[in-house]
Amino acid sequence: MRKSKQEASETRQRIVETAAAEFRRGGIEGTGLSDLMAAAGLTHGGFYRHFASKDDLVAEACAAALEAITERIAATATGKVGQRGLSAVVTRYLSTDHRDHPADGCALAALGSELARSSDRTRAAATEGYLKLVAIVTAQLDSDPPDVARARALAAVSTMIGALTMSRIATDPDLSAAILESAAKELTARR
Amino acid sequence: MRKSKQEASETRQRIVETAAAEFRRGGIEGTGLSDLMAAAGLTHGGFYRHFASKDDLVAEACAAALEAITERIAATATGKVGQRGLSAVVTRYLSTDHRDHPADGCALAALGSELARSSDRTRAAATEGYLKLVAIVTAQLDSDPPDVARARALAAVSTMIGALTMSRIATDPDLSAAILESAAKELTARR
DNA sequence: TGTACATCAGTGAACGCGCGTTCACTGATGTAC
DNA sequence: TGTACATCAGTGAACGCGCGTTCACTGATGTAC
Repeated sequence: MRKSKQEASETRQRIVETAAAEFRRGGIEGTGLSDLMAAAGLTHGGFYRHFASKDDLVAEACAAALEAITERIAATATGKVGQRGLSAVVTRYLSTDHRDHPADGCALAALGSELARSSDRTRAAATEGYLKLVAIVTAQLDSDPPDVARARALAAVSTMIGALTMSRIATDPDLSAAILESAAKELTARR
Repeated sequence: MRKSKQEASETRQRIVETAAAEFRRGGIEGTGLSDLMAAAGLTHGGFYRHFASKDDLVAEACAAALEAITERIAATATGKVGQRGLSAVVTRYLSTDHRDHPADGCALAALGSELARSSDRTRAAATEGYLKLVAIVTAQLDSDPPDVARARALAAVSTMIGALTMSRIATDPDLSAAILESAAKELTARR
């Protein structure tokens, strides 16, 4: 039962998007191809009509996941600059909603330590996503000279990723909230 | 060939310490019990004389890993307070040496996203380690009121964890170094 | 202090299971004439 | 435009492999008398 080219390309797209969500939910190593394909409404045998290996899909799914989140974060900042733009970005990223829904959140926080052990291609996709977030934050820091803004943005995005990760690890709900709040406060504090 | 109580307890300790290193090196899911036991100089069958399950060992190994790193970080700050103590802690944590040796570094950076999906016991051990780091940093911020110092420390430790993780993901060596440097600079900047 | 026996740390083979990957097969799609 | 055949998306069974866990066995340690 061969499918049309268009159907096949839609299927491929569906697998990538399902994977992007499932990897963020259960981890890369923790998500099997059988479960993944089932979640995309397929049987596992067809996987290799679309991808050469699991690693292939991992790299593509990470890229897709990061494209989605950076677009949403960028949208948060549109029409705002400076303190208001920064505040919008930081508040959105460090929200309890983001913390509680890793499957459609930032892949750098959901998969960070796994990514550090991943293939070059996957790490390159992750690096690109990180730089996109850095660019968004840099654009808000318009009262600093460009190189200072960039350096501050590198640190700010690292803070966001670390705080979100830690807020998911923390067993105490109050602590979890405090981590998000103090990171947000620190990042939006005027100098 | 039964071993003496003391030998058995030394063996158990050796397994925990080997696991603490191997998990940080290859991830929790990425490290099998057979390889682990072999690395500790044993065959895998004996594992269950010491632990009820892999998860048991995971929790204990995380606790051990974090105890070791927090002690070393605390030692870095002894005899120094304020800016000098903060700078010593931050510089040590955000060093290229720490980045390049995850196996005996901070488990929160090496395993962060996996820990977020781990059992309550493991996450509790991770939370305790995080709070120990927060306490160390809080103690350096002696010119702030206690609650402000604590909030700033929560954010600072999150920054340290996020920056170290991202520096390991980054495919560009210059970017990797820049992440560490700008985070360190941001954290030690006077207000 | 010496002896007999129970305990149990560690070995190595085996368990069922799910993993990533391969393959023969199907039948609708795409293509060549 | 219609027909014959090649292509290939997707199915479902099967592959070898390593996983966490169990178990019979060993022999030195620990204990009771």
